[in-house]
Amino acid sequence: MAGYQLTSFEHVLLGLVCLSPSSGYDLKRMFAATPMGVYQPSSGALYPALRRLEARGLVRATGLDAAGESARHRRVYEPTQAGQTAHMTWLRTPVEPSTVSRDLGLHLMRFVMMEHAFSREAVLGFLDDLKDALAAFTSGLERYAATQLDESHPRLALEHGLAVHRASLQWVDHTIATLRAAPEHRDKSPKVCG
Amino acid sequence: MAGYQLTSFEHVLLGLVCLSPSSGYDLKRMFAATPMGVYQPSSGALYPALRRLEARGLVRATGLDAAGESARHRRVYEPTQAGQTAHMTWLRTPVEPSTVSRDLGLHLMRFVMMEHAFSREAVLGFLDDLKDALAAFTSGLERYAATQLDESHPRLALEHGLAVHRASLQWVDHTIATLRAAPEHRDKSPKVCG
DNA sequence: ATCCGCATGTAACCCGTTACATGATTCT
DNA sequence: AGAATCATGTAACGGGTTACATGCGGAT
Repeated sequence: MAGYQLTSFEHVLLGLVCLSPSSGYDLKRMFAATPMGVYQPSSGALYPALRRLEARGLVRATGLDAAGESARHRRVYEPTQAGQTAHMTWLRTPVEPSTVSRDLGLHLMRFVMMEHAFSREAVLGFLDDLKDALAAFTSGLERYAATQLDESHPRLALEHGLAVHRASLQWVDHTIATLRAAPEHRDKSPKVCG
Repeated sequence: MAGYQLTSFEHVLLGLVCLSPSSGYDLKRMFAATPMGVYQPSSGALYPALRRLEARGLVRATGLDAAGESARHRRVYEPTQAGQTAHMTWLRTPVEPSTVSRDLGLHLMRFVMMEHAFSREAVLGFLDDLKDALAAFTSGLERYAATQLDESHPRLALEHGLAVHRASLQWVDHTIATLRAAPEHRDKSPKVCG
């Protein structure tokens, strides 16, 4: 049933299907429309990935779309119980400090998907972990930069890394403050549960 | 001789070999040491890639390392004429606005490698193009953000994209100013030429 | 009747990861 | 001598890209 662990792409697809049942084409349009979707999955990546999720029993294809209308030759996927569990487990994956820079886009995706699946406290906990990891990475860069005192291009490129990670850190701080000020989300996991 | 066009990874390796002749193991340590090297190429990626560059006639393996010392079972690569030409062509590749966000790391790499290969004016021209592309991407994000007025997680994630791209833009501005103030680089392409 | 967009899929090819294998050199 | 490091390599496996194929549906 469970081949092995899912790829990041599969986790994202599973998460999107958990947010709202979708066909492959729906997902394709979603990636195309959102500016987040700098990444444009090809048919050869998307459809086989959905089939793999189906083969592992994490999603199931129905003949109906989200509005309940029959869609004969559309495969509308919805999560199974196992799929929702796997999704929640993925959302709860701790932030790995050593790879936080590489995985930042993934963490942002997870943050988006936490909105209707986590309590505000859980989201704030995640953001705290993310902040710590980013702070550690950034101070590592700063320590390294301190050994490179010249004005060479490598040094300047290093400054770019510092600048964007500091911006990420500020975003985390700002977002934590925003969420603390906001009221608890009212509709608690209508579709996604664990 | 020329299979087809090189991958980004191959271009980076070629560029590093152009900066100074290196063995596969040298390159591996370089990726491990520099904090840029969030990416850690595996042996199964690195050595075959160098062999491909060699098969295409872009690099050549000598039995001597950079210091001229014999190194029996080290394969120290140096660029061929064709390799240096290919490298310079890569450095001169225009910045593609539509993929500037995805390719930002690559552009930074190119910027680093331009130091000893380009005149200051050429580097400034590259940075101007990069700035325009980043500005276009950022204002595209801003336009999209204007249609998302709520305080949902997708909106907040969008703010992250805005924050980091604005930071990149500021870096470009600052770097342009720094280079304009600095004197022209004295040692003009001692190793890399076109 | 035809053309275009919807919707899913497949096959060749390439490349990266993981994990293992293999010698040579240096250190203790 | 034995261990760790240097240094290069290979094989299995998985998955993404490109490009092509296919069928249905609505529009002119």
